[in-house]
Amino acid sequence: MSNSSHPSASGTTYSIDYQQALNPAQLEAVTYSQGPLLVIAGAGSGKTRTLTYRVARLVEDGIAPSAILLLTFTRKASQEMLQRAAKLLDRRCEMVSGGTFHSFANATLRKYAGVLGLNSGFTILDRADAESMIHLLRKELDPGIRQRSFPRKAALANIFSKAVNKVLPIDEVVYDDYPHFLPNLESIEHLHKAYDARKQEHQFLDFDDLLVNLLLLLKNHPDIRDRVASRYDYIMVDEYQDTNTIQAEILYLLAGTHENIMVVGDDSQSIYAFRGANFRNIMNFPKMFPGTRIISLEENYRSVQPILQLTNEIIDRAKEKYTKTLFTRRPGGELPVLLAAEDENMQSRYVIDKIKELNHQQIPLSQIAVLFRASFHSFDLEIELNREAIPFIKVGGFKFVESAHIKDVLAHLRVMANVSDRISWYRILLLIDKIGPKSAQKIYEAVLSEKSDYTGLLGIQLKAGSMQGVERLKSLFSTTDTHEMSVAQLGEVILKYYMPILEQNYDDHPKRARDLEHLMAIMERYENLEHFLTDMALEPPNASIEDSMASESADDDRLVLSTVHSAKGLEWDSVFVIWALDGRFPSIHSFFKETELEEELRLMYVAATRAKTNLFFTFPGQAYDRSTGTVLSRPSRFLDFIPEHILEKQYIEY
DNA sequence: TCACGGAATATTTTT
DNA sequence: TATTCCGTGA
Repeated sequence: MSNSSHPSASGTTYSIDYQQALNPAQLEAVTYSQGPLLVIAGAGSGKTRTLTYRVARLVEDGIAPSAILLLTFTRKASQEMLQRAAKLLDRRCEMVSGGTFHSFANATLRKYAGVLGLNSGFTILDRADAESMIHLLRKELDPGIRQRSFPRKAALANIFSKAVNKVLPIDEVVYDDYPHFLPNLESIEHLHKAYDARKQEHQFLDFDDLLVNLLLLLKNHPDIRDRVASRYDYIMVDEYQDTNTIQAEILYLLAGTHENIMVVGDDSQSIYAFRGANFRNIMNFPKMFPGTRIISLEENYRSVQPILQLTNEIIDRAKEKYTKTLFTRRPGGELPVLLAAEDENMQSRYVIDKIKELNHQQIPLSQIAVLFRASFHSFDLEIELNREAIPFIKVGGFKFVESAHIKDVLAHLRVMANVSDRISWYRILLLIDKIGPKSAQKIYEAVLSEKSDYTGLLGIQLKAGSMQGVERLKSLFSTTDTHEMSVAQLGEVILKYYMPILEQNYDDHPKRARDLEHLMAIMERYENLEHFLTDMALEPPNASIEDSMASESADDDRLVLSTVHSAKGLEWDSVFVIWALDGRFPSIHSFFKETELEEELRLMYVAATRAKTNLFFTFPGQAYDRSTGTVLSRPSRFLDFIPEHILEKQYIEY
């Protein structure tokens, strides 16, 4: 293809044969370059393909790559798209400005921080940092008085974040989504204020602050908005159905002048409303940009006819009607199956038997996935898989950088980058034997009182028994110099210091040590400590060393276990959806809220549309729900009463 | 003040 | 599964 050229209707010659590679709807989306464009891309309809070709096309048209902005929700998504575009065309496509909303916000804010009264060296708090800060504040504000059933720090962080993302006051979020915490409302609000204040004081921005501050910047400073906006002549946004109100406003301000903005999404796959995403954004887009051209991609290239028939049936049950009906040309295929197992363990065993069977039919394990609503739903299955020695990888669980040992090492670096980083100080101090919260606080105060240096630490004196570990830390800090040493050198010294602690704290330290090796390899790539730390917060590698090795070596063929959320955008030959039990999926928490139930339905739709040729739903016939004290025994309402010629029903007994 | 062990608990979570 | 919470005893 690379040597031929392809004239277009307008007479321009292209090196890619777009007409050959794309269907008419895709082609139109790719070539429609002036003015606002909304692409409704159904499951498996070639959304990524369309975006990729469009990038290549714009570059071929002579648009400077840096003037094209491609915003996605993960760094991986944008990298993949740009790489694919580069393969189609040439390396210019890799120069396209691509990234996540958050990385874009970060870069812009670093440049214009001063305007908002921010220090451009601000530190980014990831979720875990935010949680520990909340935890500390809670202890400070409310020592001793233990309130029964006070929300855990993770719940608190959720509440705070949701308030920002939905642009709602705290009390409303608690009232709507956490009514059981209403007795604690006052303390929660108090804590929230303290959280905001402390972030400001320390020049910390959490993920949400990045977006909020970017919006403030663009909104309140038209001169800066014009400068930022004029850098990008073309804007493209992926997964638009999962943007929140703040993100939509940011886009409006960025694209307001030229309106060359294309957003791609699928309203029937919007599954992040619980986090503040507003799926109505996609319907509002034409109102925000009058004259929007709307293109629907309705041909599904993924699933066989019987699967598509079922998924259409599922989404048809939505109260809110969606904009398209998918069709496929993939003939043949088996009916999807709904299967009742006696109990959870029977369910696991059935799934395993079936997986073995598929595997014998030459379907590699990596082409089979087990999906579930909540990550703990797979516990029993995991045990059985281990017993049967079937290799699997679980996605959607914990992230590499979120694991304790990685955070430990990073905390040392963060203290070196910013002496007043209280969270990191506490973290590294608490690792030391005989040092608890009280001593940590004492040391932190000593450090602070000296400003700008670790002399506070070096001079600290505690009870004899507590000093031993502190001496080791002192010697670590007296041998490190962030100006003289490279990131990797710092990492090496810290690792040497940290290894004994790792071995003492974790039984599985060899595995964790390998993760740390991986971290070292990443550090090698950085010149600048602050860049490294920012990237770790914003664009962390998300697999542990074991996982990334696995995906690279072809002979390691593993079954995939995943939450439905993490499975979005992926596909497998055969898919199992376990716990398709009313009360689990949909979750019992959503029963009395129309909008949440709708989201659960879309989630089921996302799960089912992942399958290419085989699709199985299973549920245990009986399960006890502790939180409500009820017994769950019906299949998911989303699958109930579907005619046998669309969904086959089976009962198994062993 | 700290360490430790056992019990309780968990919806989903691209940043 | 793995993390967090909480009470206990040194």
